[in-house]
Amino acid sequence: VDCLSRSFYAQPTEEVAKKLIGKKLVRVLEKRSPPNILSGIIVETEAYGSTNDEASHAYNGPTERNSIMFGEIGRVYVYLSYGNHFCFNVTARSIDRHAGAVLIRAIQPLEGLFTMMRFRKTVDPYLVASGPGRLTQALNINLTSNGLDVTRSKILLIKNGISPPVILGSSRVGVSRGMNKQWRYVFAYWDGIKNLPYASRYASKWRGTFAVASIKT
DNA sequence: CGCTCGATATTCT
DNA sequence: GAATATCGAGCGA
Repeated sequence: VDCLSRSFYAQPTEEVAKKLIGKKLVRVLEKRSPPNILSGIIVETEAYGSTNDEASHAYNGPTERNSIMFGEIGRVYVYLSYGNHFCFNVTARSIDRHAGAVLIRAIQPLEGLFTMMRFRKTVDPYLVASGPGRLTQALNINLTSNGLDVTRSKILLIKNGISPPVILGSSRVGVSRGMNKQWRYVFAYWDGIKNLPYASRYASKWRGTFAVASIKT
């Protein structure tokens, strides 16, 4: 339908991560009829590269877990983090790279908030999908979603959304290597009183040193 | 609010 | 054996 096209994901991974801020992530649960639709605006992402990025799963080449990062772009890569939580990525890279993926870290819930609250066992909307493990729990995403095509899938897809007023960049959360890269991006607004940007409350609570990566003109 | 800590699978040393 | 793209409970201020 109106999914982002394959070519959208054929750019440098960090560029795709930045451009995914403000896009709409849609999850369709087919168990019931009519199917239950969950969706939200992507408010936080991180880029993970290949041999150029020591923090990436793909840095040391393919393994059973990360092989999807080396396959077609626009595909879902889910892995189990810390043995407890699933993390949802979309493969993306420029033509000169052999691997790469964007970690979707948080969404602002749009449709199906009550269903997400039930999956998450919380009634606080700011705790529904504000972190990679929380997001997959809210959207019922696990290893069975691996390999889905977000440009064509009927159950997990990415569409155009809204244009963020400000995008903030920072170093990535929970990594100790690759701290030189500012490959985390967060949906933000401009505070005209303080004359400063502020991050969306629907992003994860982790706050480091931010830089303004983009401002709407 | 902020900090520490346990759970727990895959990969790396 | 150690590290890891995390989260929530428990505790102290």
